[in-house]
Amino acid sequence: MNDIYKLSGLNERAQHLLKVLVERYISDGQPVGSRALSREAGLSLSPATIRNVMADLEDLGLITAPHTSAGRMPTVIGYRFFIDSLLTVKPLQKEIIHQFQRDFEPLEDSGDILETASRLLSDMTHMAGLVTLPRREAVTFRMIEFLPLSEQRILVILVTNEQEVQNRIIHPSKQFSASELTTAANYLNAVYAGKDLVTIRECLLHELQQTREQMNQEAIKAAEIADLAFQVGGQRKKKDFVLTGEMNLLDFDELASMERMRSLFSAFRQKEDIVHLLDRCLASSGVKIFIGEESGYEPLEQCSLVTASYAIDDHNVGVLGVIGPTRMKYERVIPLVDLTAKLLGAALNHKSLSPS
Amino acid sequence: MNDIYKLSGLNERAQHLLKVLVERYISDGQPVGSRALSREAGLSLSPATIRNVMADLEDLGLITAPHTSAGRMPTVIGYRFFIDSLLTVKPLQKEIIHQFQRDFEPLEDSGDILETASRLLSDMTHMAGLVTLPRREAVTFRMIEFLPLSEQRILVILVTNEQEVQNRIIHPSKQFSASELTTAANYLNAVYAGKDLVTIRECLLHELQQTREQMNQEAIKAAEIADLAFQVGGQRKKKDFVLTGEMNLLDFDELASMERMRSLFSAFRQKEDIVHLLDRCLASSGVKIFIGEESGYEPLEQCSLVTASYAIDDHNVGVLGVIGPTRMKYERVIPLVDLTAKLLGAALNHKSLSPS
DNA sequence: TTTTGGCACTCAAGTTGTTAGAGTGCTAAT
DNA sequence: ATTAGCACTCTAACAACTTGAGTGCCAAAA
Repeated sequence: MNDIYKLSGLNERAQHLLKVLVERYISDGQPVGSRALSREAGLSLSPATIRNVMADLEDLGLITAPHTSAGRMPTVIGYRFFIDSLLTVKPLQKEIIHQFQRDFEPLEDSGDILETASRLLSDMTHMAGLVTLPRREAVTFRMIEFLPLSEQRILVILVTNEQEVQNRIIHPSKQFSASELTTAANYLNAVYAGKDLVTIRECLLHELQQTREQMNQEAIKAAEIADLAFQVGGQRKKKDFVLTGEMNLLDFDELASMERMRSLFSAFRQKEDIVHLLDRCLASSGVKIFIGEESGYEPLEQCSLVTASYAIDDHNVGVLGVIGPTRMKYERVIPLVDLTAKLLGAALNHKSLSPS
Repeated sequence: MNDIYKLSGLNERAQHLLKVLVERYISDGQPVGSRALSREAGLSLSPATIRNVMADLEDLGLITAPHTSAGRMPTVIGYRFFIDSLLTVKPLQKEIIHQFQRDFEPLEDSGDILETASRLLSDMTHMAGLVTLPRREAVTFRMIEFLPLSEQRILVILVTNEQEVQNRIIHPSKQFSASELTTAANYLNAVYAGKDLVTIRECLLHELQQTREQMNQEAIKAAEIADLAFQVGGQRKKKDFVLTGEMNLLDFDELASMERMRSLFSAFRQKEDIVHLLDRCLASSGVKIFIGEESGYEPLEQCSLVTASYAIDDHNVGVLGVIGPTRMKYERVIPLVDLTAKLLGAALNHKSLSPS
């Protein structure tokens, strides 16, 4: 049935016809009949012949007819074969690449960068764009500073990746003098600069136990406040990815039932499953595509997801992609996602390496 | 036609019937017929009598029939009269009030507070909640700090209202030494603490011109960097209000045409008109309601907007509210909006007064 | 004078029947 | 192997009809 070897065994003509059929279906959303296909395919074959081929393709599970007297449309397996073996991706115009680069250039804050990436995706594809936040293990500690606001309240400023700034107000149970704070900050900056946040938290926990045994008052205080301070990173758990252009999805007839939309949007709000799905793409580089039910996630049944991971320092740290109807222009979307991933990685890298 | 004196001249029975009709229409969305009304009104009048009254109400422009053989539904004027004169607002249960208070209590960051207010509104009403950011003139400067990141890049930390922290990385054209930065910060903290951002920017501009004439190098440098730094406040122009629960609007049949939704959501993204509309509510306190076309804003035609302004230090600084279908449970929404506005003000006030 | 029952009328929405068109599968001829 | 031809199927669009809810108006009752 979905045996790929059998599929590739299709003769060239059948493959060509499948390709034309899928392209045609993608571009106007109507099931494609034998006559239309015979006209479109440029093979000077009569509709009757086409019908025979189509019957074969249907037997193989590549296409299907919604009812007896309608044309055929691709199944998920058909899309899969189309994308894997038949698709000819259009290289992007240089202009567009430059435009993208220009869009990233002026940005400082990495939040803005992610947002921009997502918006580029959604604007260019007229679908929904999404970008996961970089993995926390990939967030490098640069410096920390404590600013006493009042007796009990201390503002923590945490600089990561040379550019990203996080704030948090903490309420330590003990009192800290200004000099204690400075000492603690200097210590942390000296020891931990360049390490990632997860590692640092682990070290801190160790240290906290050690010093407690040695009863060094000052060191304990430093470690304690640091422990509180580094929970800052935890704040971001609220937001797992940046999503833009959800509304674009309203424009697609095949998704435009209120019921579908509702389940889709509530999925966006739940986030967990989506995040999980995206995480599965983190490991490998290159563009990955989930067609309809392939995602194994019910609200996405009528959708496809085109993703690519982005890297900082040659390590994949996040995933971005586009969600749209199964019937999307893959040959255009794929290079766009690919480009955006590369430029996003570059933008994040660049900012963190060169002091601009 | 919409002469309020004529309207109040309606006899009590007619008013009662109008009230019941509106309530009934709000609760099930179907035009209300004479028979249903006669049963519901508890006045032991026959449908025929009701019909006479309804004809009068229709003449006055309070209700209308979508077609000859349907029941009647309220017009905008009918809603208006209902809300202004007939509505009996349910006082909120104490539990709910306490729940709301508890939701605000643990919050530190004013961004979180606004977000929470908006989410409370949308969750409780199952409609869209929105909260404008406080006016910039109302943002009080507390302290500023400069943190050199590299030769050319300085991190500005701006604390306002005792709790809100804003960051920005600036690239001054001239070089600043660490001590120059400290001096500048100390100066600014001493002179401007407690003033609002708008005033401060004006002062800075003046000062910049003055000192330039007097050629005091040090003062010029301080003013220059401060000028750059205080543009931080400008960052927020990106985001004019916090909007939550937009998706809830998909659940209402009367709004659920794709066309409507699209225009509504694009209005949310444009923001300007919505902001303008909300600003009109800033001046006065108390709950304000715009019914359908009353807002004078086309995408909101089928919607009502219930707003209230919130205050810091007895000054109205922002507006919050709820957007939903015209046919909403006003008697429930109004007290909710009112309460949220008060608690939001209190939460912001509280945080900025007591050091918790 | 107000209320009511009665009646003819209107309209939307659902049901049924019909038709036209697009597309198919199969078979026999090329 | 390909194709023309033909019978068949199914949807979508339309019209005709029916049903039911609701109206307005009038004349009788209160």
